[in-house]
Amino acid sequence: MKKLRHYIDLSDKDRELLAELEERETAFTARKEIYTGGDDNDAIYVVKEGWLHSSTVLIDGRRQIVKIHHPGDIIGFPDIAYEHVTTNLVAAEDCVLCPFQKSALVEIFRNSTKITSLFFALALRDQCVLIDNIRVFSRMSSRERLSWFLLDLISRLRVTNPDLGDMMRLPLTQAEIGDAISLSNVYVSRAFTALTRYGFLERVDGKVRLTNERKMRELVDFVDRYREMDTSWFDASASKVKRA
Amino acid sequence: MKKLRHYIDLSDKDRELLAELEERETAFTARKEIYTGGDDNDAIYVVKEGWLHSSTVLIDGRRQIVKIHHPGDIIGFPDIAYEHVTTNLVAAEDCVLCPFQKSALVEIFRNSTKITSLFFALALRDQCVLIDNIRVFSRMSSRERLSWFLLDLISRLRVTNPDLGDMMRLPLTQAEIGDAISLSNVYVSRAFTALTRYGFLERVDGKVRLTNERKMRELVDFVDRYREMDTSWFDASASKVKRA
DNA sequence: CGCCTTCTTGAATATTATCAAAGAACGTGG
DNA sequence: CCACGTTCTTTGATAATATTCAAGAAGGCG
Repeated sequence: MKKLRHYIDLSDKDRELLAELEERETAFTARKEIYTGGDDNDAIYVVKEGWLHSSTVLIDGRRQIVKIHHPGDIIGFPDIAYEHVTTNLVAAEDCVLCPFQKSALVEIFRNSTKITSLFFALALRDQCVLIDNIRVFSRMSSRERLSWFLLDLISRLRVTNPDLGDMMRLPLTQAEIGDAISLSNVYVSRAFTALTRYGFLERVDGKVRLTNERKMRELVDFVDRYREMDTSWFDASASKVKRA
Repeated sequence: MKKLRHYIDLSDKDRELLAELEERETAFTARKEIYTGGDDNDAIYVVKEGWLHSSTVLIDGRRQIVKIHHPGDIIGFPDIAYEHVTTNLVAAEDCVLCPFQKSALVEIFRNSTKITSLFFALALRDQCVLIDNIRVFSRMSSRERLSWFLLDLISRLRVTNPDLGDMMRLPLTQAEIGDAISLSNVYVSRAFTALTRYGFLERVDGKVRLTNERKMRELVDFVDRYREMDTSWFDASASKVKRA
């Protein structure tokens, strides 16, 4: 998995372990509901192709999208702590997933303290990201929310694709974006036209180009949580555990 | 630590390890800023006495409180993944903390897979809690936000104090509560009077009594993430790691 | 070509923020 | 123990922001 190698070196054995997770493949068509909140959660997924999103539903029927998943992401981590899944998983477009059992994860925990530590670190990083999201999606204006959302997406894509540039595919409807950044679809549209008018972005057939990323980052005081992490502490931990 | 024993049994050795974390003690007076975003993060804290909160600051100077810390909580977990702390820690009242080094955590990771797994599970649980918070604080009405906030607090307090009943101390100003649930202090006040009028709560000198918790839970579709967790998977993991 | 979904734009409405001021509670020092 | 200053809470009025409803435009797909 390219995504993990971005953060640490992996031994051959580690790679073997991870490769096992990607043995099986299942394809899903766009809009397909893969699981629903309350289902038993025995499966975790690695994304091979396509975008998906996890969401929860409010009492009044509105939907809150919690995370957009890209190729290379692992889906279902937070749910490990509970018996039932807490979210709905939907394919935003046609996609391919590699499902594996919770128990396969245990296998990894048993055999590689390095990967365990990395998974731990990723869980902590995701906490920071969620904290950012609370700040952004409950306090900032519509234009700021959309800016953060786009910056967040492109930063994540750059982890696996450093040469991405200023343009990315955006296979999401405005209603979906709204569900992700806590806005109505109508206001997402207005935010898009506003940011376009400011000269911050351009839209060309399903793609978005950030034409003034620097200004956009300033606008929302953007922090990239994906590019770098402090891995020193668990390197130490890992090596020490190996000795023990 | 009572809080951890709620979830799993701890061996004598595990207890020793955890006791080491609580060796040193430092007292802080109310309103004291213990650390500020951007500081080097070498210290993690266990709360011995008093309430505190971690917050981030928006560009316009407003504050977003990310988490309220109670006795028994560990402060600073999400920041482990980064070199600098990402939040501000402030004492909401006079309190006593037990600081320890990141490296002491490594010591634990080395010596107890059980505690490691539990910490991992707690990190995943906190992710679920943060996801709940996004849903609540960015989508729900002021009264619903306040309801959720109070239910969340009392549920957490019950983990260490099962006989708590329907009443709890609330050593926070309305401005602080507002910063936590993304409302202005004025609107927190209005939400309080509204919930009082509905017969959901009473306030008596710094304490809150939830007079109709059942209805309050229904109102917001409350999910208690603290009472139970699925620990079976890492029990298995722990025992397997020990054999390895 | 026509249907369906998505996007855009306008108008009316709702919710919350902000500003302002008064009342209550609290702590401190005399 | 009281007076005073400070902080916190409450209430009212106004302003800002986003929602909802509705209708028309633009694409995509059969």
